[in-house]
Amino acid sequence: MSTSLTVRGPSGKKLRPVSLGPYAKIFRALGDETRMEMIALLAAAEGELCVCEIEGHFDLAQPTISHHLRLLREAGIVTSERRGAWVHYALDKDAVERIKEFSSLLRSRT
Amino acid sequence: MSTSLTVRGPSGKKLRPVSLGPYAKIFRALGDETRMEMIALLAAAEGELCVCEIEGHFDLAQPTISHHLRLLREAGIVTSERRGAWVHYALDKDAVERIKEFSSLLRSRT
DNA sequence: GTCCTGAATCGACGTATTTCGATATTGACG
DNA sequence: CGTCAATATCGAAATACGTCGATTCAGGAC
Repeated sequence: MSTSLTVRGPSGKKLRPVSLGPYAKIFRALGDETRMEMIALLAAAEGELCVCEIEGHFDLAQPTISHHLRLLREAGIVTSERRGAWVHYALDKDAVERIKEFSSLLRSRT
Repeated sequence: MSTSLTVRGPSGKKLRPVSLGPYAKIFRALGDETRMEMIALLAAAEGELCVCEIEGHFDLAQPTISHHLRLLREAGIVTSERRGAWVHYALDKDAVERIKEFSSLLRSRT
């Protein structure tokens, strides 16, 4: 499976094939209600939140919260930074760009 | 869990909260390598493909292909149309818009 | 050093997902 | 009608995922 998509320039010439595979990892991380709400929280915060603040919004055990945050981090959707005893999470701006990039790749050919 | 995100207008006034929950369903469907390649195929085709054409690109059994196409259809990412014995699948343009809309919702606050 | 708090990891359990072979459905063609 | 070809559905097996309690790790206060 190549999971690729040939991109053409304005002239119609073939450029290079773009792999869509890496996007699947991003979208799988987004495809969970809990993680989607974490995204919403971080977006609404317009900045960063520590784990304890995020945890307060869910009826889930602390290890579960930590697990979801790890998946989001490994998918490159959020960043984490330890400051003292607290770890702060924030949306990764590049991830938002990658999602937009994905939709543009699809849209350019429909 | 509300999975929502308050949207503000240019004035900074609160508008209405936007639910991000429905997006999770779309992204879960996209979060699979096989389905992502199906998307790439349909996008590269710049139109529609019948199941048999899609099937030819994978080393998967026909019921498996049918299963993945159903998930994509139920998520609103592709449309299907029966013409005679064949069923043709195509990208749903609205889905591409929804993905772009999602990234815009996040981007507006980072 | 000890204690406490915030967060991550581990191990296990139940559920969901992916995959398949077998079967059923749908439509075209004699 | 019967038959064949293209898809869909069903049922089961293997794997992946979400969740938890218990434990461990990291840092600050004492």
